[in-house]
Amino acid sequence: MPELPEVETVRRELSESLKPGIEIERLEMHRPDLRFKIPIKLPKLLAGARLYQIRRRAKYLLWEIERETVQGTMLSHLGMTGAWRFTQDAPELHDHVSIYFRDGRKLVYSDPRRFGYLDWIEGDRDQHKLLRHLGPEPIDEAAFTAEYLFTRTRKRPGPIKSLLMNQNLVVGVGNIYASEALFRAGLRPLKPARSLRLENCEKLVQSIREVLWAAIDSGGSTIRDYKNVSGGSGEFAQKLMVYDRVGEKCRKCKTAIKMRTLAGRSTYWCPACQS
DNA sequence: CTAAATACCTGATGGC
DNA sequence: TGCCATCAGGTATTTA
Repeated sequence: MPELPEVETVRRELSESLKPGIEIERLEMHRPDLRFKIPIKLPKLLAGARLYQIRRRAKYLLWEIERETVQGTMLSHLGMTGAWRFTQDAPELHDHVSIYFRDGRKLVYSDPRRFGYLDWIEGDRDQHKLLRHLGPEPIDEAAFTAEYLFTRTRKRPGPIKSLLMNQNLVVGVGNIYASEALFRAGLRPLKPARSLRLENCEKLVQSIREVLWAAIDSGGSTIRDYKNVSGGSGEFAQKLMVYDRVGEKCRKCKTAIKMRTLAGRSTYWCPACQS
């Protein structure tokens, strides 16, 4: 479900509701695993602990926790259908984890497909197994540059679209925003990555940033499942130029949008606007 | 090393 | 109405 804009929206909403230093009463697991086993010690670590900040790295949320002298990070990922929401109701079918705060609120993680993750990190977060190999944040203007993209694409004969979704190259871009960024850049998804010229990289880097920022401004895209913390939808779906629009008219030139499967993922483009 | 396929899981949808 | 196949925004792991 969620790519960078959706995860960032969730992070902002959670940060808004959970002020730094808020005290956690307890965490309850309603099953032992999501995609992976949830650390058995997590409830013990969080009981009576304080939450100081929620950061984002790629599509992961990093919850900074302190309890007496113990400092650590709870890592969470929404997978395809994960969602955090505040509720007072008893756990529903796909509610897997509940966090009770001292102030009486309860935050629940629900995830029908259970592709999400929950883990505990002590020490250097960047060395965590799931974070170690991640590329730069697309929003980082110093790290994610045209030159960087140009260098990293030189030996890549494969389609640029698949490479954009590879989190080792750049993080946060998933199936929706890969197609959308390529539309903005005027590049076909199937174009071999190594055939990109420096000016293409320039444009693409800029397009990725623009589309991600615009999507964050709209609270992300809801196509099917994505819901923000208040249960609302992201409004960017209405502004998508190609994603999920096969056969419909290009919003720029009226040509019918094309679709094909690339590395198992639906890929959309305008045959007239993109080359 | 790359790139594609597979696997993980449930639910919605469409064809018959 | 039921049954089956297909698809869904992610990514670790396996296979080629």
